[in-house]
Formats: sequence, structure tokens, C-alpha cells
Amino acid sequence: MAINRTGPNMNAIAAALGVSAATVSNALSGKGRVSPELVEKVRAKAAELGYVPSLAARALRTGRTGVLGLVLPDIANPLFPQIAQAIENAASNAGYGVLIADSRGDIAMQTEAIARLLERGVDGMVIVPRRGTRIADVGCPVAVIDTPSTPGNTVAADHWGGGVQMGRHLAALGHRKVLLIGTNTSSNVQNDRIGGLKAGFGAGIECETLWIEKVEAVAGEGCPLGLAEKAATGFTAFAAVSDLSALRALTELQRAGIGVPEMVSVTGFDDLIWSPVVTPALTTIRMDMATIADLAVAALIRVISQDGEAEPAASGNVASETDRVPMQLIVRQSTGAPNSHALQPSNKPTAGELKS
Amino acid sequence: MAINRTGPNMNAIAAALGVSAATVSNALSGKGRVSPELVEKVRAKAAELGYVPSLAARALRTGRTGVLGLVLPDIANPLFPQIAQAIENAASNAGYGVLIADSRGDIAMQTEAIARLLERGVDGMVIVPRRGTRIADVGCPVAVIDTPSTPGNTVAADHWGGGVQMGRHLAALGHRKVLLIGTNTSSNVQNDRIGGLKAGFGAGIECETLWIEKVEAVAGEGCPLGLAEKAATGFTAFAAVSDLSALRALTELQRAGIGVPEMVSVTGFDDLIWSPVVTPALTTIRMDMATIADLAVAALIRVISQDGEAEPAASGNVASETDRVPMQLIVRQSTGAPNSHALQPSNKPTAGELKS
DNA sequence: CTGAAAGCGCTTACAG
DNA sequence: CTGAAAGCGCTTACAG
Repeated sequence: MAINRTGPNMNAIAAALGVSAATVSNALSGKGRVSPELVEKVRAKAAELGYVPSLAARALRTGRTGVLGLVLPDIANPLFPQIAQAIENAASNAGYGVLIADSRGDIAMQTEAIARLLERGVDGMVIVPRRGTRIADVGCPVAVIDTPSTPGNTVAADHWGGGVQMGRHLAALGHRKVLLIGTNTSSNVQNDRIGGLKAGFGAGIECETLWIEKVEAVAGEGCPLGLAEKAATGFTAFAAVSDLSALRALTELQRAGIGVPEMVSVTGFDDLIWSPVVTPALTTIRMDMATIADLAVAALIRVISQDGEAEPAASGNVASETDRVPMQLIVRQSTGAPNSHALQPSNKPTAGELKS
Repeated sequence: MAINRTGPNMNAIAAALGVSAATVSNALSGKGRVSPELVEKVRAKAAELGYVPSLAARALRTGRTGVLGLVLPDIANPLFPQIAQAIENAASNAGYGVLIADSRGDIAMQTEAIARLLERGVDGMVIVPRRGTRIADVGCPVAVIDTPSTPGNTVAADHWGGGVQMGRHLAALGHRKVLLIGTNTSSNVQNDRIGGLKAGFGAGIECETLWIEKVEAVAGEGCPLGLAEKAATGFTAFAAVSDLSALRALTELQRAGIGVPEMVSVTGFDDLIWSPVVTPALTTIRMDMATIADLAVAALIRVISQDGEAEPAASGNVASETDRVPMQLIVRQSTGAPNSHALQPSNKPTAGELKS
């Protein structure tokens, strides 16, 4: 029966050249020892005919699909675009495709998503686990991107170190009473960031942590966080562990007539899309997603390639020693010295440092 | 040579049951006429053995991979999570996997991304084109998600209709002078939204469009938009055609000491993640991405399934009659009657309607 | 350096 | 209702 194949296959090239398919294969892959002239002829003919290799056939034969899975806790997460873009880029540079799977925040769906990818024969997967989840052996090489303090983590941003940088920045500006804002007490990433912030503050800075999940458990979703009241009690900086919370804080404070950064400073994490866009632009910490993705994909590919060889049919976490990728502080207008000029909100933003 | 296959194949089931592989195949697929008892036995044995079909083999044999490609103009786009999640969901419900490809804003890369997906043998693709791009015949069924007014569009939100709803909402509140805010003059989506807004205003509303790209071309990226000055000249509402611009407007106005919604109203489009989170929460228009994705995937699958049959080796845009999916107005606190109470900014948001 | 042959796991006419 | 056989397009020992 005729199959949906549009272009020519290896046999067509072989026939056109009067050589064997094996030679075409070897010439194209550069594996077998084929004479340079023949290699050239084969390449030329392949190009002329518009040959496109059948990845399905190759997969069937070699047992490798050349596809990596990307499992995300919740695609709707605003950090997702950065992650997906970086992984897709790293993978396609390495000649791999990326199949996505969304666990939609649910642990059961995470398991199901992993199973779906496995059925599709991915050679390995990158998993950004749902918080608290420990990824068991899934039956193929796995790179986990979470936080360096998470057991089984493969590669991650140095969230703690990022916190330290931000903590020092605020300390250097002269803040002495800082409100930390987190959303979720069980997030390793957030806890690391908070730990780093406190370490960066050093002695002499008083701080308190506000968990939004707890506020909302009492007052309902989207309720005010009471930040104006906090400012009234002497907090001069609000350090959120995510840009979304920082945005929430910034607008709540602005709406209460509290000038940022003249009266209080606000900081975030992750440099999400709106951070440079809001007024005042948000001081934040950026992850080097490109590097993280490169390391994750490289680790995966290393294991995948070994898999053919020697002893271990590696099919678990590729963590060995965790890679810890530095984060970068981005100072924008939302931070300044505390009460440097306790003016009424004006429409002239202070100059501030701007490092892009 | 032993291949990377972990589990049993059809032959294993066939052997265990003393039947042929063909029968196992027919029983499992439900295609051939196999006796009910045998079907049951085959299913049981498959489950017992933990049989997982080889999609690579099936693909090689049938010419279908069961994978759809998703091409995005720029994964970093904040709308992307919604799109990707919806497409992934629709596809996986239909038994398809989703391979992503990012054109990173570049037209050449868009072409390359499409080629990569094609090489991987996707059965079809969903393309969200870069603005202005017209997708040529790519060699497989394609569903284009852009805007109903775009030639070749397959399915899209009714951006114009959404604009109309928002226009009417502002008109009903009593606004008479509205500033429209767009980023890009060549975006079909944005032009449709603006057209709808104007239509929704009807007569008696004065409006003007501010294109951010033009402002920035002169004043540089991230510069103030001069909205406070606009408010001073009598504009009481600022209708952005994206939530990101709305956020920019909201914070710029707040920072200038202009109360939203007491003094001016601000609206966005798309109901992105931060819209319900900022203070005041943003009135916006939501796309029904789930429906759009379902329609796009369904259209693709319809063509893919026909492909085996009769005449046309369909390999182009699956557009025939464009589906136009209604958008939904979400009224939150950022809109109110103009100058209803020209108070100083207070820290008590007005109650406002809230429709979630 | 080159080729003949086998086989990856499945599906599909076709014959029985 | 069931099975034998062919073949999708490739790669890989192996022989020459």
C-alpha cells in the first residue's frame, strides 16, 4: 500500500547513483568509511532530490526518537515561556525535538503526563516538578530543574545566591526593616530565595515573612495584603520572591498613595515580562535560563548517548553533582534608599540606576 | 542487535496466547473482525505484560506520527502559556502529542521551525503566525490562529467583537473621551480590536490611538507614555489592546497620582495572569482559548483523517469557513464612571462590579 | 571502501 | 473469524 511519504527515500538516492542503501546511509551519517568522493556525490544527490530522512524509521531501527519531553507543573505559570523557549532552543541546537506535557498543577496528571511522553518514546525528559514532588525513576533519563537544595535536582538557578544579592542590595541602600513576601510555604525555590535574602541582609536588619497563601486562606483570594499598614509600622522595603507578588505589592502600595521608591522599595524575582514595563520598573533577579537549559539538555544527552554502551541501562535521574547557575541582579527604579525624600507621589520617577 | 526496547511487543503477546501478531493488532485496534472473547484475552494479556505499543513502528507503517506541531511567533509572549496549555490539552484529548517550535520573532526562523517540525513528521501543525506573515503551503495540514479578518485564518477569537463589548462597556459608564493604546500598527489582531472598540463606542465618543511603537521610536524603549498629560486634557478612559500595555498604563497613571478608577478607567485585553492580581484589578476581555484550541485541533484532525482517502492529498491551510470564537468581558475594579468622585487616591478600592 | 542481508514493531490487504 | 506474508525506511554487524 502506498504510504504518506512525499519525498524520496534512501533507496531512491541509492538507485539514482547505482550504489547500495547501506552506502547512502553511511555516507550521510558519516559513520561508515565511505570514500570522500562518494560521500560528496551522495550528498549532492540527496540535496537534488530533496531527501528528508524518515525519523520514524530511524527511531524504529535505533530505538531512539531524537525527542525530549518537557514536563511542566503548570504551563500557565508565567515563568513557563522562558523555560520552554530555553529548552526548545537548547534541544533544537542539539538536534532534538521537544514534546510538551502539562501536569496542570495536579500530581496525578504529572504522572500521567510522564507516561504519555514515555509512550511516545522520548529519549529523556526535563521535568520542572510540582513543588514538593519527588520524581521517581520514570523509565528514561530525567533532568530535574528545581532548586539546588532539592534532593535529586539536576540543574537549577542558585536561588539562594540570588536572594543573597538582593538582600545585600537592600541592605546597602540602608533598609533596616524589610517585609518578605512569599506565596507558598512548601516551595523549595521560595524557601531558598528567602533564606538567601536573610543571609544577604546580615545582622541589623529586621524582617518578617508574609505568606500570601495564609493571608488568602483567611481573607479570600485577591484580597489586599495590608501592605500600607506594614509601611506605617516602619517597613521600608518589600521583597517578594516572585515578580507576580512584587507586582501585586507595587500596585497595592501605589494605590494607597505610597510612593515607590521614594517611600518604600519593592523587589521581585525572575525578571518576568512586565518587570521592565511597569512604572517604576521593577528591581529583580534574573535566572540564566539559557545556561540552565543547556546544562539540563547536555546532561540528558550525555546519558542517552552512553545508554547504548557498556553496563548501565541508565533510566533515572541524571543528577550527579548539581549544577548551580548564578542569578543576576537587575537594578531598576523600584528600589532606592529608604525615606530618602518622603515626598508625595510625583509624576517624575527618580532617575535611579538602570542596569539592563 | 538488541534495541532499547524495555517492554514486550506484539509478538510476545501473540506467542503467549498462541495467536498471530495480526490478530493481536486487530484485537487491540478494534479494526479487524476478531471474536469478542479473543479480544478480551488479548487485552488482558497486554495489560498483564505491560505492553506499550511502539509509536515509531506504527508511524513507519502508517505514515502518521500522531504528533502535531505548534509554531509560535515568540514563546516569550505572555499569551503563550494559555495557547500552549489549550493546544496541548486539546491534542492530548485527541490522542496526539505536541511538538513545539519557536520562531523567536524572526520570519526566517519561522520557516526553519516549520521545516524542523516537518522533518519530524508531524501530521499537521497549528501556527500562530508572526504578524503580517502569510503562511504558504507548508506540506502538511495547517491550522492558522490569528484573527478572523486575516486571509487564510482557520480559527480565532472574535477580536472585533471583543472590542465592541469593551467599547460598549466604557460608553455605558459614561466615558466620552477615550485613549486607545496599541503597540503595533501592523498587527491584525490589534487593528481588529481597535476597530471593534470604535464600533462599540458609537457616536458621541471622541477617541485617539496611541501607538507605543511610535512613541518609543522617538523617546526610546520603556519611556513614559505621557498619560498623565492625556488625562489632563480630558481623557477619562485608557483602553489598551493588550494587558501588558494596560499594566503599563495603570502603573504610569498611579505613579502620577491619578486614581484608577476614580479619576480614569483602564482596560486591557486577554486576561493575562496579572490582571486579577493588580490593584485595582484589571477589566479585560478573555479569549476562550480552550474552544479555539479544540476547533483548531479538530479541523486539523479532520483533514489528517481524510488524507488517506479519495482524491486530495490535502497539505495546506485547513481554512474553509473561519471560526470566530466569542470573547468574554471581565469587569473588575479598574473601570468606573468618569470622574464619579474626583477624590485623591485612597487606599479603599471602590466596590465595583466583579464578575469572575 | 562497498554491498547483501537482516530486522526494528507494526498494519494491512489478502487468502483461508 | 484468524493467519501468513509483505513492507514502511532505516542502520548495523558482517562479509567481501
